[in-house]
This record gives sequence, structure tokens and C-alpha cells, in this order.
Amino acid sequence: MLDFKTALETLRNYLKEHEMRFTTERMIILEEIFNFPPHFDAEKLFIHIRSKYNHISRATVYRALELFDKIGIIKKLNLGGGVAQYELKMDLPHHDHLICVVCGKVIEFVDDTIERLQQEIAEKHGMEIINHQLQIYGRCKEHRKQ
Amino acid sequence: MLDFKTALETLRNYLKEHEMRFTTERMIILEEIFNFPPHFDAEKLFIHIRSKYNHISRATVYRALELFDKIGIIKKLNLGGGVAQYELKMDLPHHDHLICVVCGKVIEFVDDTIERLQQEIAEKHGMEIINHQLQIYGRCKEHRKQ
DNA sequence: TCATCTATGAGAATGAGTCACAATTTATGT
DNA sequence: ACATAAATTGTGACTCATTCTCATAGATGA
Ligand SMILES: [Zn+2]
Ligand SMILES: [Zn+2]
Ligand SMILES: [Zn+2]
Ligand SMILES: [Zn+2]
Repeated sequence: MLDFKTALETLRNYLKEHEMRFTTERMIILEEIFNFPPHFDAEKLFIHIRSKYNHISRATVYRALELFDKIGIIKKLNLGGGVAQYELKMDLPHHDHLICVVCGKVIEFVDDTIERLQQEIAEKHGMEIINHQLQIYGRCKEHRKQ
Repeated sequence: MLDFKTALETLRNYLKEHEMRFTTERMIILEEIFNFPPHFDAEKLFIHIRSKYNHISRATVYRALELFDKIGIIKKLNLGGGVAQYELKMDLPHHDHLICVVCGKVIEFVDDTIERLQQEIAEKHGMEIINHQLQIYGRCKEHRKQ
């Protein structure tokens, strides 16, 4: 279900329902996200897109990313490093991230126990959870010290 | 052990060992951190300090925060919102954060099971953990919807 | 006190991200 | 296809947090 065609359909439907326009720029940006590494930042995506379509502006890329995030096609992440990262979402299940501080590699994981414990912690403090993020920073197999 | 005197000693020792200067600016900034809310950002701290000591510059505050973080007197946090947050650290135990998206209130917590599970997850992927952060965003007691 | 060399203040520079606005495109009805 | 209205785009200016530059001030050790 995480293919370009489906995403494009989702986009088309959302735009129609909200009296917004389906533009080639939005289509191109969505397509290029599917050609791109699974975790990326806006600037790298813009450079990549610009190299193929030199009329598409930085602002349009940022605006599209914001839109796709709102629709739920992608998810904006806060992995540290001062730059927002994005990943395709669609109906992928929630997950958290292991990040190698040497090479930047990102590994995804889910742990149901951790998810459940978070609920319990929030309840204990009277809080209603909206979302959460767990980042584990370390050195990956290739870069750990022996 | 989390008092100003001890922190000042730590600072003095570090500076001496590294052929760096003990300055009144560094002392004042450290002192004001102890007069400040437990989670703060650089700009608010700067404004506060500036109101009492109008010669201290923004750059010096930022440089001191970087230094104190390196020494381990404070900890730089990434709670989202695009601005770095800081908290006193010294030898306080590790903890994570619940954050109210309405009022910004921050609640600290630790859960040993979650901590242990993270170790297991990292090992399963061959990663050596350096650190981690877990942020739970939600609505606090006062701001949750009934 | 003096010499040395680090730290500071001021403001310029950077970098990610946003905004304003004129020009362009899309969607819709004819 | 055409006209119209409204949304979108490209450009460049702008914001905001943070870092950098560099001349001057200040701390330290002899
Ligand atoms: Zn690595
Ligand atoms: Zn991911
Ligand atoms: Zn609240
Ligand atoms: Zn805290």
C-alpha cells in the first residue's frame, strides 16, 4: 500500500475534498520522495528535485512537505541535528529510531512493551498522549568500538 | 549535590585543568541558571541575565551553555519546538520527559523497564548506545479534553 | 606589575524555514 | 475551446536561533 500510485490517489482525493489544486509540482515532489532514501531532509530533497526540474522552488518543496505531512503521506521527524527529517508514512505502523552518530544510519524499531509503558506513565501523571518519539543514539555494527 | 557551590567548584576545576580562565561572566551565568526554571532555553536565560547585567552578551551566554554542557553541569535537550532546551544535570540521574503541547509544562520520569528494553533493542541490532531521548507529547491534567 | 594569551562584546554571518506578492496555472462553467 | 475566479508558484526578502569574526578587555602566572 506504500506505493506512488496509492499516495497520488490519496493526494488527489484530499485536494479535491479541500478545493485545492492538483499541480504537476506536487506530483513531481511526491514522486521524487519515492525515489529518495527512506529518511531525508527538505534541503537534500530540494537539491535533488532541482537537479531534474530547475523551475521548482525551495518554497514549493517546503510547502508540499508540510501538506503531505498534514495529509499523512509522510511524517515529519525530529531526530536531532537541528534539521527536520521526513519519512514516508501512509499507513505504516508507528515506530521509533536507532541512529548511528558516526554514519547517520537509521534503524527503525517498535517495542509493544515500551509503547504500553508509555501509556501507563502518561496516565499516572494525568496526561493524555498525543504522540511520542524515542530516539536511541549510538554506534552501529560497523562503527562501534570493539 | 546539585547546588551552586558544587557546580562552581566543578567549573573551576575543569577550567584549571584545561588552561581556561575563570571569568565573572561564567560565574554569573552559572548562578543565574540556578535561579531559573528547571527547563529553559538560551534566549530566555539571556534576556533574564541581561536584565541584571547589561554588559553580558548573547554570544557569551551561548558559549557558556555549550561549555557547561560539555562539562556535564547542564544537559542540552531536544524537546522539539525548534529551540534547544537546557536543564541542570550534575549527577542527577537520567530521565525522560512528558510535555504538554498546550501549556508547555514538562514532567520528568524514569522507567527502568523502558531503559532496559532499549538496551535489548540496541543489542539486537548490534548497536552500542551512547544516549537516548524519549519525549511524550500530550495534554496535561489541566488541558486534557474531558 | 607585566607579558601572555584566553574570553568577551558587538555585530555580521549563517542556515533552516517562512512569508509577501506579482505572475502563472488550475478548475469550472459556458 | 474560452473566460473567469481562485489557488499555486517562483523569487527574493525576511525571521529566528545560533555561530563566527575580530578588536578589545581581562585573567593568570612569573
Ligand atoms: Zn554507523
Ligand atoms: Zn522511520
Ligand atoms: Zn498543560
Ligand atoms: Zn528534565
